[in-house]
Amino acid sequence: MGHHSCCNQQKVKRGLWSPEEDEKLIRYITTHGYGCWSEVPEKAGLQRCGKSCRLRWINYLRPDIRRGRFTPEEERLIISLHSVVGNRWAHIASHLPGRTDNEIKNYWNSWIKKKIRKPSAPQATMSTPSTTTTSTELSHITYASNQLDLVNQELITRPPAHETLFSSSCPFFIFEPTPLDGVCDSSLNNETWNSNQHQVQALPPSASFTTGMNAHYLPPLTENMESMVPIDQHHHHQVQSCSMDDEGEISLDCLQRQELNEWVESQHSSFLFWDNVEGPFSGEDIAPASSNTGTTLSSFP
DNA sequence: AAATCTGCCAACCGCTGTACG
DNA sequence: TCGTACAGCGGTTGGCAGATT
Repeated sequence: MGHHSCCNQQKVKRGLWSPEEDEKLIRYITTHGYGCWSEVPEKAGLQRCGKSCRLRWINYLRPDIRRGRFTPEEERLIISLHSVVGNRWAHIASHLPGRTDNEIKNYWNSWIKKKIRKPSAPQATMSTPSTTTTSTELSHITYASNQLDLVNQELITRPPAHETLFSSSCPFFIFEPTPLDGVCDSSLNNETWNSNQHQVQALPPSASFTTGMNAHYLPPLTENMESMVPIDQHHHHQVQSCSMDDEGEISLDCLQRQELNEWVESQHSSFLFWDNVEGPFSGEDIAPASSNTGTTLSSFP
C-alpha cells in the first residue's frame, strides 16, 4: 500500500469530500489562487493531502467544469481521438472544453465495457481489414483499437507521407509537400487526426519545406495504397491553393475549405472542415466537424 | 421486501517528467 | 550530477445507487 509522500501528514482524511470541505477549498482557491498544492490543505484548513485537493479542484470544483451527459458530438470526438491516441485521456480531454481526463476515462471504460458485451463482434486484423465487417460502432472501434498500437508505433518510427498510412475503413486526407516546391524531411513525425471518421494526416508545422502542398484523398475501406486518389483529380484548385510559408503555415482560403467540405460530405455523408481559422493556419488548426463552434485540435507531441 | 448484482464515478495509487537547489 | 519536491497522468479501487432476481 504505502502512502504517497505528500500524504504523510497525520490524520489525513480520505474518501469522498464533504460539502464543507468543498467550500473551504473553493474559498481558499478563489481568494488565493493555487500555486503550491502541498500548502493548500494547511492554509485552507483541510485535513487532506495536497494531491487530493488538486484532484478535487481539477476534477470537480473548478468553475469552468462541465458536467452532465456527453453530447453525441463529444462522444464522436472521444471515439475519434481515442482511435488515434489511445488511452491518453488528458490529451483527449484537452479537446473537450470543461471535461476532465478522469471523466472521459470513466466514460470510455463504462462505454467500451458495454460495447464489448455485444456478442460476435468480428476481430478484424491489420493485414486484412475486412470489407465484410459489420457496420456497427463496435466493429469499427474494435478495428480502430487494434490499429492503435501499430499506428502509434508507426507514427514514431516510420517516415512520413504514404508509408505511414495504415489500412482504414475511414477516408484519409494526407497533405504532403510537392517534390517541386520543397524538401520533405523524412525524419519528421507525421501527425494524424481522426475527426468524425476521417483520418487526417498532415505534416507538422515544423515541416522543412517552403511552399506548395499536395492533398491526397484516400477513400474509405481501401484495400491497398494504390486506391489513394489525389484530391486534385476532383478539385484541382484546392491543391493550387495550399501553400506553406517559411514559418510552416499552410494557407488555404475559406471558400475552398467550404468547397472541399461539401465535396467530402457529398461523398461520404460526413465532413471535415477547418474552423475558426482566418488566413494562414498551421497543422494545429485542423479541426473536426462539430456544430458551428469547432473544437481546434492541437498537434500531438 | 430483501438480497444480490451491476454499472458508474469520485478518489486514490504509483509512476514519470520536470524544475530547482 | 544527484536528490528532492511537485505536478500531471493513467490505471485501479471502492462505495454508492439503481436494477434485477
